[in-house]
Amino acid sequence: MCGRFTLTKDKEEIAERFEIHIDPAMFSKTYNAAPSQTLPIITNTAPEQASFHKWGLIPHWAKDEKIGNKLINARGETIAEKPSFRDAAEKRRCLVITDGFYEWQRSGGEKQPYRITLADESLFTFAGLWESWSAPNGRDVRTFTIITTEPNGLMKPIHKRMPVMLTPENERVWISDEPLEEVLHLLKPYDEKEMNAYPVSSRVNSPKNNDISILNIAQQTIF
DNA sequence: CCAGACGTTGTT
DNA sequence: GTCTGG
DNA sequence: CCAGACGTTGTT
DNA sequence: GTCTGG
Repeated sequence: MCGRFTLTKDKEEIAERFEIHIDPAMFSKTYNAAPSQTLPIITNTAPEQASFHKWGLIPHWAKDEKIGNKLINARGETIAEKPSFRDAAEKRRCLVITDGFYEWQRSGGEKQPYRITLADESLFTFAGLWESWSAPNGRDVRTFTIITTEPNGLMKPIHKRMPVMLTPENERVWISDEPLEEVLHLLKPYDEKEMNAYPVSSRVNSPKNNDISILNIAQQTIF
């Protein structure tokens, strides 16, 4: 799955790479983006700018916003059927801007966090879905979720799932007006030859730790 | 008909 | 909102 | 995802 | 154990 990621590039570089406008008052780089935070995405309805949504999807029909705590990921295999995701999958797709994500490898009681990036550590996007939920107080809460798929060869030793990563050629297709059926084929594991993974400090475990030192290579136990 | 769920991951 | 279970 | 809380009353 | 907050 994907429950934490990074966005460490300057907003100028992000704006240029995705050809979007970024509100400088809203943007800040992060080494530890976590669920519930408001983060930059590119939606199908406003693809020329960064939109800032809360991580954790609240379906439009929800009575209780707490459901968003659970919907931080959506299985790509079932988004067309699940009541929580199918409307968004058809009409409200998005790109989540990132330059790496964390996964925790479990062996016994131990867990070791890894950071996974493109081989050149460049910017890329996760395939996502977004929603706008009307809170009881009348305000709209805009949210998103990250789609997952089975792991590729790089990820398999680390985790059973991985986020769907899009190539630059595919990212605008994902948020096009095509019917869901026409873009579902994009929800597959990324080419592992284009990726890299390395262990990082367990300081990343606490979402309040958000500085470059969490990227330090962890001591690895070699058996 | 109404009430209640609607999700993922990991672990047992 | 829509579906399932009772 | 992980970390941290998980409670009430009364007083300051 | 389960929920909330980041």
